[in-house]
Amino acid sequence: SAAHRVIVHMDLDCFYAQVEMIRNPELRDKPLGVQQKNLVVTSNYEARKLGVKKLMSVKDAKEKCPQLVLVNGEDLAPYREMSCKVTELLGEFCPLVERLGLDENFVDITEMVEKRLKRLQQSECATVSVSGHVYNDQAINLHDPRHLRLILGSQIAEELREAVYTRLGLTGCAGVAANKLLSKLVSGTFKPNQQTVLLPESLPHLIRSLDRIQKVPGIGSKTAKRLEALGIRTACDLQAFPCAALETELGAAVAQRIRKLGCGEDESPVTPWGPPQSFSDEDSFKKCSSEVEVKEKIEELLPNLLDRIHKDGRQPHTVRLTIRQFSTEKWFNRESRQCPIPPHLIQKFGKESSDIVSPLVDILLKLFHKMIDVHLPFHLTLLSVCFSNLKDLPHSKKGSIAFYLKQVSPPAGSGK
DNA sequence: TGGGGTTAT
DNA sequence: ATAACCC
Repeated sequence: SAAHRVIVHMDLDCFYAQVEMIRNPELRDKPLGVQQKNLVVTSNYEARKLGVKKLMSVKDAKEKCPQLVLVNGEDLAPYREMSCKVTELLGEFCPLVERLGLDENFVDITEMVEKRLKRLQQSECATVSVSGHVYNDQAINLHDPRHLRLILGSQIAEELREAVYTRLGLTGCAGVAANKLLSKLVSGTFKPNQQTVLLPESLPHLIRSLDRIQKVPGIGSKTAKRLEALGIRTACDLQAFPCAALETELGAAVAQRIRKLGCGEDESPVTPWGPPQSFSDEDSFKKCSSEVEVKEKIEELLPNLLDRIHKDGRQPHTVRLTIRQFSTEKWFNRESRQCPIPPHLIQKFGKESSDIVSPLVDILLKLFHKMIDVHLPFHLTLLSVCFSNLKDLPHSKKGSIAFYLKQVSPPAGSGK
């Protein structure tokens, strides 16, 4: 049944801004930006109309739009909460839901489509019509089973969006297609709060629209630069480029994967991750240059993190400290050191004991000293603490996979 | 240039 | 531990 998958990509509109408008409805009719440090990371459509772009500096945004209302969005808790509600809601329709960031979800609705298809074939006079847009205004042929499945998929996508709106008050876009890549590529065609289905005949048109190779999800800035050095700028360039040459340049694994991506092929399954594999908290700042300050920053980060881990119910077995040192050219240089958490400390994660904080601070400062010689001058611009390697405590129901998943997906290869 | 996440090597 | 990717 992998022959005709139907995948929905759902992408909430300006997610942080929507959440803030729900938290404070008076912001509804105003141009709104969500601020983190010196950046407007998201804005509502009111503000976008007035020229506020994604990741614009606060200074530029205020210049463009003096009436802009800003709310601080450095604490992700409200967004994380709402995001989980969205994923849970989608999970009520269908077990195969995969999160991508806080505001996107893939849903494999193949089984739902197959059910409706059978129901349809048993009914006498049924009329079927598409929900939302058809990419490239492609003509529909309901006698083509691929078309029919995707059209049923568009109806399901509409129901998912409707449920997210009526139950949570959030609007978003959806893309419906035969795999994750294509559903994601097509979902943003009409924005905001609209949906688009891609029929197979329009695949070449979609590929041709990828005028920069970096628009292909899975091809990031690094590979894009290397590809550009080979004269590859568009998805069509990539398709036309000899396989062998690509492999010698990027290695076989990467070359073959991105070559398929460039053709719109993507076999990767929709994978529900379940509970997070790590919890981290970070803070950026202009300058931190003494050990005392580092200790203070770490002590600021820990309580929030410990609270989140406590609510999760599992116990972390690894802790990591990440720093970013100031440098004029590269602002992307992060270093990290990690170590196992001593067993006697692991036990204390379940309780609300505060005597876990200072031993953890000690461990984190030791990790810090592995990277920085405090006798020499240093200049940090970011500190991050991450707990990972999370394990269920022996007899907990909470924290188990079952707590997060209503159903478990069948083992690979069990179908067929 | 935020504050997070993931997998691959 | 880092480097790549995603939002």
